[in-house]
Amino acid sequence: MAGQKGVSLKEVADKAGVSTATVSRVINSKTVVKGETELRVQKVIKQLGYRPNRVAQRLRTTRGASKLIGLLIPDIQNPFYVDIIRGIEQYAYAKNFAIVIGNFSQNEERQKFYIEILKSESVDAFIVAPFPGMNEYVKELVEEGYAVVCIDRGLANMDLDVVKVDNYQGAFDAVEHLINVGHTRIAHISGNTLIPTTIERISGYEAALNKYGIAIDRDIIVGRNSDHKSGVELSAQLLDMSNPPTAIFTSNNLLTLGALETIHSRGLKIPEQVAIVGFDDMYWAMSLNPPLTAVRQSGFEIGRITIELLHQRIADPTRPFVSIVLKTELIVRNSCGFKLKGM
Amino acid sequence: MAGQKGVSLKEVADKAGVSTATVSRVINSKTVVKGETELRVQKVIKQLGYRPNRVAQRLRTTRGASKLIGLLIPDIQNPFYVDIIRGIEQYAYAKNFAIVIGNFSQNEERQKFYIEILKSESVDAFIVAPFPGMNEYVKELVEEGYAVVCIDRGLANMDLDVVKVDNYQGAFDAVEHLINVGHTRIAHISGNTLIPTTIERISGYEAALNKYGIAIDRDIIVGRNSDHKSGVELSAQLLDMSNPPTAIFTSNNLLTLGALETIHSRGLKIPEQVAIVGFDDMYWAMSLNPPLTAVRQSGFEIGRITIELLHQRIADPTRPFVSIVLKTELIVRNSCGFKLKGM
DNA sequence: TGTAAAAATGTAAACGTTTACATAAATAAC
DNA sequence: GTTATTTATGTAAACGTTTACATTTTTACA
Repeated sequence: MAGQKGVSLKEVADKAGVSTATVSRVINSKTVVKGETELRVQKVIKQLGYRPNRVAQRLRTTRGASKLIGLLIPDIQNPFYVDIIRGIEQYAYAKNFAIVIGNFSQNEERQKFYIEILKSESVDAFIVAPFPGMNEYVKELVEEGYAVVCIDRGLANMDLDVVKVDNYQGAFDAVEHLINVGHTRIAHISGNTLIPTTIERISGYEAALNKYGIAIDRDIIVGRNSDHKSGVELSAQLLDMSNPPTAIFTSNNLLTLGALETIHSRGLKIPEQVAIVGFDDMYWAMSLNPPLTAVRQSGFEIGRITIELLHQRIADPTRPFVSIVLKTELIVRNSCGFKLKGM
Repeated sequence: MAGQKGVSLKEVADKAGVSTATVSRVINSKTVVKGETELRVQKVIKQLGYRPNRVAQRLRTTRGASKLIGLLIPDIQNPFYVDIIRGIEQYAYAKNFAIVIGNFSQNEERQKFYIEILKSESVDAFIVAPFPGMNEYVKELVEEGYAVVCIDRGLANMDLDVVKVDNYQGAFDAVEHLINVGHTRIAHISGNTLIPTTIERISGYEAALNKYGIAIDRDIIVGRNSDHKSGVELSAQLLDMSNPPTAIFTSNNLLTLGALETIHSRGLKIPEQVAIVGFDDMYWAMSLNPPLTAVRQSGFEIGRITIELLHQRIADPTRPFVSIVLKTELIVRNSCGFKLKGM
């Protein structure tokens, strides 16, 4: 049986002896209604347990007030994105926005598919961590008048609101730490090099080596995708070298976990035989053995700021674009070893 | 500027020289339209890039065809639920359902809040892993005619479609493994005891001890919430005992990670000084040191079956309720030690 | 008290679909 | 070649809101 529908605005209006327009005004409180009337309507609303039908609201309302946001996430298995989701969610619901999440699993086709779905759901806005091949699509969204904020990475050759972290500096700090602790042969397992984030991290890595006069060896900069499997395989490749690195800097958490798997399966001691520092901290990084040294970026904070920006843009679509770059923090634990004073 | 709206059904109808009803029929293909007409309309649809507005569809359509599902997740930080989400998503989108996720962070108030939001979004159906205090609410949903499927746990005293795993057997297997490997003093860190899942796992734990004639010591069965912090603190409490356990069975992945943090911070060797086996496998459990022995339950599979069930119920709301119980699998790695043959 | 201005409320169209019902066109039966 | 059926299409109402505009009520001021 189809369930009974909820109470409608009309029913409230009838019971309160006013027109639907008045009830609507009470709810949205944009126009003033007389105190007495308002009270009466409010009472009926309570009494009947009326809740506006968001679907009808969205249908009627012009874009910018539909209270629905589309969120395109590259990989929900990655705890970093989960943090972002949490941050977005926390503040979005507080502002009465609902969120539709599309997790496209790093798949270009699915990403496009979701955009279409979300459009036809009449979202006001898109939050997207764009994947290679998305430039045109995202551009289209902006042109069509959607509010769009990019997270985690910007888009080459496109002006947009972006919230991300200082990948260059984060990578730099990590590698500098390895150097300070005595390493000179430091490998880098990077991600998909079509993603700006990846490129920035490579730059940071190279800059740190340069600063300390360590030659860059392209043989120990390896990269493919930003997933667990790549981490497993690329670390194996590095450790198989005749002249293997003594330390590895991994470009994200999934790569780190993959590398750890390989290192442990070979019975290598961390940090004695191989040190590791990864981009992305995880709330259980301390539960690893040894506790992982990592570059922390706050997904939660990224989420929070994103919603803020979105809010602003919906209110004023002509506001100039901004790019917010958050600082990262190096969390030193025990996976890199340490240098004794004076050594 | 508000962006241009999409192409409407009416525009298609005009261009094709037919009525909106006909176009609607072509799209939904419930009634037959003449081949010739259909072709013409299809052509215009392609040409104009028409996509139905799901909001309008949902407003007009009676429940059961709104193509929107509400998903209430207790804790998106828990990788197990992420797997469930992935499973649900994969099959849902294939059937043209969109998903709205509400992550209520184990908070009763927020759970209720989300239910209200989702109702006013006119979802067809709810998928919910109910939290204590939800019985009445979920019951209400069913009575109101929503299709509802519970995941991960059922609801006391309520007939419903449920998809879960055999928690009793999973726990039993884990503890039996510890016993087989030589442990007799086995502690259990359990979760929120208001949740059926937790209770079932405790039963399994006790049954295994009973089978081998090991006395149950209530002092080493501890439980509070199903989160990381509880894992950290409760394991500390256990290890502080004058007569600490030699093995710990943890009731879920967050508790496991918390316990690992404590164990490592005290420099205890696993499994020599303390063994651990946890409910919930994680794709990076192998990256832990030592690789974790764990009870695997397939969230992905749970998600898949859930959608299947939901689909069935929407199609036939009178179908009798079913309870699907999936098997778990003990993944033996290195966190429990092993017994030599003949010992 | 009467009139003008301001404030409060009502009326009805619109958003983009689906669908019951009515009508028109095609086919079948005679 | 009518008439009865069947098949294809059109018409218009409905879903639950918001909002421009019209109307009514109240207040202000003389």
